[in-house]
Parts: sequence; C-alpha cells; structure tokens
Amino acid sequence: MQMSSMVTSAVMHFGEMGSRWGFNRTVGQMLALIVLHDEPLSAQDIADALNVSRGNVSMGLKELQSWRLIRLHTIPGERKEFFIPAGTIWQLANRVFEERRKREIDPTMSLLRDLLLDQPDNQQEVKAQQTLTEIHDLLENVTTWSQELQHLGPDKLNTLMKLGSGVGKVLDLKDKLTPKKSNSK
Amino acid sequence: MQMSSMVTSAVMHFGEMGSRWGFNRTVGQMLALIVLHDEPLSAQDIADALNVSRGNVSMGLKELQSWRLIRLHTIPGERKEFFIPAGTIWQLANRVFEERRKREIDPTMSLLRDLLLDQPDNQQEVKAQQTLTEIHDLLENVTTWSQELQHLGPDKLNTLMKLGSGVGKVLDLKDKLTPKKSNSK
DNA sequence: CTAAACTTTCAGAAAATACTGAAAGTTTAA
DNA sequence: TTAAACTTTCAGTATTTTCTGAAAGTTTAG
Repeated sequence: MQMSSMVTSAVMHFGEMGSRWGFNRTVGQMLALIVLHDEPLSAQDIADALNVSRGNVSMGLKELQSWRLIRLHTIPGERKEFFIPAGTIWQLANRVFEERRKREIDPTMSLLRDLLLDQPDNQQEVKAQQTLTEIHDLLENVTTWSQELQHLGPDKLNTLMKLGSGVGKVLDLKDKLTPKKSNSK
Repeated sequence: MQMSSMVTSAVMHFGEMGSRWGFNRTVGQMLALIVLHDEPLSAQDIADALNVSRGNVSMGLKELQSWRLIRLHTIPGERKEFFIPAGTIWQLANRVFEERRKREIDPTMSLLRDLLLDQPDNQQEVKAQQTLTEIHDLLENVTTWSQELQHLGPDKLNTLMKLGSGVGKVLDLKDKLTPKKSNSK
C-alpha cells in the first residue's frame, strides 16, 4: 500500500492539526488516511503506512469508532477487519461538531445550570451569577444553533452561505412577513 | 482577596475545561477568575488565589492578552498592573471563536488550496482531490458563516435562535420571493 | 481440540506540555 | 543615581499524554 505524495501531505497535516481538533497526532493521521484512501484499509496497512505500532493503531481505531468517524468493513474471504469512513464528509464533520459539543460545551452548561440554582450569598455572588447567566445563554444559543444547522443538510446550508451578508436581511424580511400574535392585524 | 464558593466552583471547572478550549488549566482558571471577579486583579492577586507561581501567572496573562480576552487596567496611585476582561461576554466568545478559527481551520484551508492546485498524477490522486475539495468547501462554508454571525451581534442572533427549526422555512420563503436571474419570469 | 491469524490490553518508556523559582529586566520615586 | 517595587524570562523539574511491544484474548479453519 503506497501513498501518493498528495495523500502523504494531507495525512501529515491532519496529524499536526489532530490535537487542535480533539484527538492526537496518530489518530488525526489515521482519519485522513482512511478518508482519503479509496480502498478499505486493515489495521496492519495503517500501521505500516504511518510507521506506528500495531497497538497504537488498535487504540486509534477504537477512538475513531467512538467518534463514529469510521466503521468496519468486511471483505469476503479475508480474515482481518478493514475500515472505511462512516459516511460523507458532511456527515463526518457533523459528528466531529457533535462530539466536540459534548466534550466542550455540555459539561459547562450542566455546571452553569447548577450554579444558577444556588442562592447568592452576597453582592459578589449576585454579580457573578449575572455573568454566569450571560455565559449560559450564549452557550445555549450556540448549541441550539449548531443543532439547527445539522438538520438543514449541506444543500440548504449552501444556499444560506450564498446569501452572504444577506442573512440579516432575510431576518428582516421574516420579521415583516410573519406578524407576531401580539400585533393584531 | 477571597473567592466565593460559587466563583471557586466556576474557576475550577474552567480550569478543567481549559485544555479542551485551546489553552491550559491555569490559563483557563485565570480567565474565569478575571471575568467573574468584578474588581480588577493584579498578577499577585491571581497567583495567590490560584496557588500558582508568579512566573506562571505572567505567562498566562501574556497568553490571555494575545487572545485579546483580557486587558490592562491602571489604577491611579497603584504601581502594579491590574487586569480586567477585554469586553462583554459576547465579545470574548467571539474572540475565542476567531482565534480558534485561525488555529484550527486557516492552516488547513491554506494546505488544501495548495494541494488542489497540483495536477493529479494518477486515478488515486483524482479521487483524493475530490475528497479534499469537499473538505475545503465545507470548511469555507463554516468559516464564512461564523464570520457572518459575528457581524450579526447578540440581539439579532437571538432572533435567529428563536426561529428554531424555522430557519429552513424562511429559506424556502426567500427562494420563492427572490427569483434567480436564470429563471426568466 | 489445536494452531494459525488475527485483535486488544496495558505496564513501562518516550515525548510533549506545563510549572517553578531564581535571576535578569524595567519602571518609578526620591 | 539608587533602590524599591514591580514584571519577564527561562533552565530545570514535574506532570500529563502518547506510544511501544510483549502478553493475553478471540476467532476460525481444519
């Protein structure tokens, strides 16, 4: 199994970026390799291509499966297991967002909810709670919104993108077209 | 300088989450402390509150300033420097997004652009380039969109949020109301 | 059953990252 | 000037994370 120079460049880069994206170098390289290689790869293929131990590959595969970024693919007549991407690029990106939300936002939301239930004991805590509320509301918005986008799908998202700075305008448009209940018409 | 239990909880949590947000434990704790404490804090205050070395605080402050999350605040008559949050929660969150985009997306966009300029040498590379194009376009959409949101500001964003799953519908609406040039009508 | 072909696990080693504290640097007041 | 009151730097140390490879586990073919 020989990588083209293009794939090698991308694999190395995804390795370097890996830790910024929530996994480590080897896992990043493995993901790029599996996504860019059109044939299913065995664990041994991956270990050879990346020059890492078989054990490390085993752990990396487990992690990528826990992120639901790759899945098993059985080749009839072959004893060993092969791996392929678990969906389209759009689906993979969504899974990364979702998983990162779980790790980076959900625990904080949970803590903030708890802290906001407490009775403030002094002026200091009243101010702190105000700030915590702002943070909570902002995170909630981000969460809601990102889930919203996932449901849109790539095609509609693209339409939305092409609107460019028109998003604000569509919003205005919507305000005019959908009168509130309180506004008797 | 005594922290309330509420602030202590939040500071500890932000420390634990720090590494997932792109900085380390101490920097995360420092950020939470500065944001939640309503009075400006000196480096020494911070070192005492968090029980870390003065040198570590100095490095952390530099990092938080490079992210533009805190800024210097001079108190007349005081020799030492004090620090306060560099804006509203909304502004701070935006800076974090922006900085993370620079670190997590921009380098990859740059590499992808380069790889897509290369002439594919074989069928393998043709397929790889297709995939890389998909990734590139998706990242470009995400980038464009997040910048778009930053310009909206928190108030309009909130309106957008309240639309909930209605975003798709508004989009359909917009399609009907704004015929494309190619559609002679 | 047995052995071959595979996968997983995990203790210890290696590498990367973060922290300390002492020394060097800077600013200000007198 | 000088020295006091601060800040920054960075070599060495501590901590955390990642990786290896050998041993243990699993599956299948005969």
